[in-house]
Amino acid sequence: MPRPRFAKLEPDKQAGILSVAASEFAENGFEGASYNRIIEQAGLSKGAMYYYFDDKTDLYVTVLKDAIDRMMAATLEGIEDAGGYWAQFEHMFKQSVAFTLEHPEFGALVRGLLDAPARLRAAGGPIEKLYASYRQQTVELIQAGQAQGEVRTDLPLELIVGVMFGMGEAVDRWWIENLETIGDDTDRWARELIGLFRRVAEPRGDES
Amino acid sequence: MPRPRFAKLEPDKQAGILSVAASEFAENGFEGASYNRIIEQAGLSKGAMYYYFDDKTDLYVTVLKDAIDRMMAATLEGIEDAGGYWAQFEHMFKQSVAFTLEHPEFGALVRGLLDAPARLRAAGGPIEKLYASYRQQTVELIQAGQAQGEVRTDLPLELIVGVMFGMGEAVDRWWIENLETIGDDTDRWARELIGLFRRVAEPRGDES
DNA sequence: TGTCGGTCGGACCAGTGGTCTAAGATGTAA
DNA sequence: TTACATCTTAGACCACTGGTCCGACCGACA
Repeated sequence: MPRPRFAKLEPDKQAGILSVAASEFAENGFEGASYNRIIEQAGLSKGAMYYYFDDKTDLYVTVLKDAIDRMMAATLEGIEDAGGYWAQFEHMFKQSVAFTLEHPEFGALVRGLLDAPARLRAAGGPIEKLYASYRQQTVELIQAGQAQGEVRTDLPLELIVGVMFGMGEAVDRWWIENLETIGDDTDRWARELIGLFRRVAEPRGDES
Repeated sequence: MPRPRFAKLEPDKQAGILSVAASEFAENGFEGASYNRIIEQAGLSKGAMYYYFDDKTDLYVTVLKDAIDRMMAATLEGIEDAGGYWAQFEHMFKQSVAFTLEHPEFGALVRGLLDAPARLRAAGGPIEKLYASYRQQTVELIQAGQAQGEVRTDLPLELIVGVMFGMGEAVDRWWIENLETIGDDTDRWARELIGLFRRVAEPRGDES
C-alpha cells in the first residue's frame, strides 16, 4: 500500500499516477511493465515516486486492488434478482464478462494477475497476499454452494477450488477470444459455460 | 534450436551446458532464470555461449523440447495395456504424475512452460511455437476422444481444449501439493481426478 | 611461412528495479 | 524577517538483465 503521504497529494496527481500505472500494467503485466516508464510518463522523478510508493510491487498492488474492487462490485450488481445458486453463478459470470468488455483495462489487469508466474504468487513472492485474497473469493463461492447442497463435498475443497479456478480462467479467455462465435447469444453461451462448472461441481449421487 | 556447431562440441560439454541450463530454468522458469548465471556456471564466456545458441530463448527451447519428449515418452509407456479411451486417459495421467515425481526437474521444466506469462506464449512471443506444439497434444487427445464417441462434440473444440488444459494444470498442481493426502491410494485418486475430466467431456445426451 | 576460418574472451550497450544524497521548497516559531 | 526543521524532489549511481561486437587466438592447409 502507498505511503500515507500519497493520500496528501493533490487528487489529480494521484489519479494521474494511478492511471498511467494502470495502463502500463494492463498492457504488460507485472513483470513486463517498466517501472521506469511509468515514472517517466507520470512526469515524476525517481525520488518522488519512491517517496510515495515503496517499490514497483507496492504500486501494482494499489492499482490491482482498485481494479478487483470495481470488478467485484460489478459482478455482484443485481445478484439479488437471481434465484438459486447456479442462477447466481451464471449472473456473476455474465456480469464479470460484461464488465471486462466495458472496461478492457480493468479486465486486463485482473487477467494479468492470474497470469503472473507462480514464483510471484507463491508464498514469499511479492504478490502472494493479493493473489490469495482474490482466490479466496472462489473459495467462498464454492463453500456457499456446498452449504446449499449444490456443490459436491466428497472431494477436498482445495481440489475443487483449484479446478474451478482453472476452468474459470480458461472460460474467460475463451469468451473474450470468441466474441464473434458468441454474437448476441450471450445468454445461451453463458448457460453452456456454466453447464461445464455444474458438471464438475454438482453432486450426482454416484460419489464414493 | 542451437546452431549446428553445438552438435560438434564434445558430448560432455554439450551435456554440461544443457544440464546447467535445465536446473536454472527448472528452478526459476524462463524469465526468472538468469542467462548470465547459466553462462558462468557452465564455465563459458559470453562469446562462446552466443556462438552456440542464438539467445536465451534458443537455449530454453532446446532444454524444454528434450524435457517434453521424455515426459511424453513416459506418458505413453505401456499405453497399449489400457483398454478404452478413458482408461488410456487415466493411464497417461498416472504415468505423467509418476514421471514428475521421479524426475522433478523435468516436471518443473514443463510446469514452468505452462506457467509462462501469456505475453511469452502469445503469437509473436518467443515461446509461441513451443507452447503451441505442447498444447497440440491435448487437442489431439480430445479429438481422438470425439472420434470414439467418448468426448462431446456439441461445443467448440477450442473451448473444450482450453477447459481440459486448464483443468489438467490445476489437477497436476493439486497432486504434487497433496502427496500426503494421496498416500498409497494413487489408483483411487487418479480415478477420482479423471472423473472430473469425464464429467466435463463425456456426452450426456442432454446437449442442445 | 602465410592466411583463413572456426572458436572464444570480455568490453560494452541499453535497459531493469532500487538506493542514496544533496538541494530546494515549505511551514513554523522566535 | 530570520532561522531552523521538516517535507519533497531530482537525478547520479548501483548491481543486475539479455544482447552485440570486435579483436585475439588457434589449428589446418597451401
